[in-house]
Amino acid sequence: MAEFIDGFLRSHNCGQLTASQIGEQVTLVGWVQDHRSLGGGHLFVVLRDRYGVTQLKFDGEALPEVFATAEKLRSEWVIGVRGAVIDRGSNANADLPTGGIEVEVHELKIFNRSATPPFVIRDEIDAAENLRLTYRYLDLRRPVLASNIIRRSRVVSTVRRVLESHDFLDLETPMMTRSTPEGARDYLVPSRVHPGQFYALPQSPQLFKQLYMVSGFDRYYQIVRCFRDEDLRADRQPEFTQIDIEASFIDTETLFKICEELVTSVFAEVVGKKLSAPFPRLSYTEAMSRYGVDAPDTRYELFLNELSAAVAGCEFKVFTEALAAGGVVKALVVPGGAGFSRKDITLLEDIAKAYGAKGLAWTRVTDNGFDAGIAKYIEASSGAAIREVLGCASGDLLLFGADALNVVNAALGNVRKEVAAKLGLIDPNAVNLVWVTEFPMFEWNAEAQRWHAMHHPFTSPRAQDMPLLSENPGAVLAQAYDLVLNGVELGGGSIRIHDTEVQSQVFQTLGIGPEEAEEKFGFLLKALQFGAPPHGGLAFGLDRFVMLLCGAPSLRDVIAFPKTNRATDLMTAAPSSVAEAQLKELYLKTVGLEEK
RNA sequence: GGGGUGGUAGUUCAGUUGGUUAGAACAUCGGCCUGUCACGUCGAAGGUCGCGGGUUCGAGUCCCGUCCACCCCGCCA
Repeated sequence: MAEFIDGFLRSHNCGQLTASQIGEQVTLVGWVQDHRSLGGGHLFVVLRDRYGVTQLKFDGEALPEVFATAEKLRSEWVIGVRGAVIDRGSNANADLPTGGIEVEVHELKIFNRSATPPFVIRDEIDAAENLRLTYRYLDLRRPVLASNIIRRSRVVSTVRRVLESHDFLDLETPMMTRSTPEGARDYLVPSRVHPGQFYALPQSPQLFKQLYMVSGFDRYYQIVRCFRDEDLRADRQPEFTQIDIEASFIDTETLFKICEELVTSVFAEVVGKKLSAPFPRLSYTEAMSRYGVDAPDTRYELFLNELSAAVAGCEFKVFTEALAAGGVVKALVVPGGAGFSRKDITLLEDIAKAYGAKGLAWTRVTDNGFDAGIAKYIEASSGAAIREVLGCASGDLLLFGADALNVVNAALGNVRKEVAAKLGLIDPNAVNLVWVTEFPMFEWNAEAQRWHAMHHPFTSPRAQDMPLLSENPGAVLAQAYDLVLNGVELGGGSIRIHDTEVQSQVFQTLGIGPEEAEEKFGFLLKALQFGAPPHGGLAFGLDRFVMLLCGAPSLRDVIAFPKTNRATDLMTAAPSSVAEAQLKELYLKTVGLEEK
């Protein structure tokens, strides 16, 4: 029979008692972590709650009845105990915060028993992910995971405090809203009242927060769930949480300052780490050219080098053909990398290929020129020029990319990360934040043969680039920015368009004609006509932020109830089929299932 | 949509060249044990080798398909 708490309220938690409570009578409640019986006289139980663990001692001679009950205890039973805090003296356990004391129990209450858990609940054990997800509530008992969730709560709390100190209001936005073109695939919600019509769950509250600005709530924030129906990754969940921020009458500099305070406060208060602000800045162009990616990891000095001019006259066909096709040749110098084995290089080549490169040309630098790899093709014709540009030294390994610019950047940019890891260039304690600015406004989508908004369609072009909007969209730079932490995009935002005319022009460039714009975004265009203030903002990915603060390898480690790679919840078995009647009510019918 | 890793006892894993009754540790159950702290110790029980097909005298092992979990590319304004 399970017992209710009935006045058996705790006086302390399991992480709290120290030598200063010795002699006090206390009441503790929690889960049985461990029970160690030493026979007739002695029995130790480790009691766990979210605050820590405390050792309980049962004495068989003094209290045989309590002892007999205690002997029946099993892992994960929920119990309450009353007893005296006693000094462990020479038996103290230095590994535990509460290891100096133990509670000598004279009253034991069993609130509930537990089935044998499917895996041992302990930090060190690593059960299969699917088991952990099926029994998520048990996995969350593990202190390592529980502390991530607790840390997440602290982050949220700090964020609220900082933003509210700057007059930001916590304002809500609808979860059931309108599907809009552009961006990710929407999660749809069928309408019962309007047969055949659908709401969409928000990919972000973008338009609503802008409309709040039009309303005059000049500083908004929200810690808000967002939904995107795209394939998952270790750092991507279909529902995730944004720290969403928007402000009116504000410039980028002011916004950056607030964000820097937010980020440094979180690091200081949650993990006790002091960061210096302002954070360095890097233009998108510079990031792409030196790091190959738009979210550069600036913890190590390893850069991509432009070699197109230096190898223009070389005899290596891969290079000359790439250049002839309008591509580029870039190189990565791996200091002391001459010791890399062929196997190491093949591994790097596999990374390059994963990002679309056809291969990864390489050679070693020696005192007598290049050796091995493509040495014989390049030494005579352009060896000297390459060495001059790269400033490489004997013992280095050179890795080359020759292809279209975006392919070379992606390939070498990601090879760079692996090289840094392999050379041990990454300081695990470093926290390098960098603002990436001056993103292009548009990206050409070759497949769809049209321009795409790189950030989103509500981002404002730079004032000086407005004239280019119609004649040369590719050259327009946006007032957009990302905040990057150790190579991970932590957040991003922009100054928005607050002018109907400009907004219409941007839609036009994106191939959204006046009629479609009116149909899909009419409410926004209309709102912009009624005195929309200049405004801008950004959003941080809360989950990723917490993941980085916890040093966790996956978002699943900082989300209490996450989804699997295939977007299912193993605990509740969602998604699921629904009753035919439910579908009928919504005027829905499944089709094409047999093809699946 | 594509590439990769894994799936064997409740759990974590081992399982040789295809060959007798599929093993270990932990967990579980029972006994012993008065200072353990991942207690120790003795014993017991515990298997749809993910699932389906195929090859073979014989399949955990080889082949084909499929499901699940994870990592990556595409996708994710």
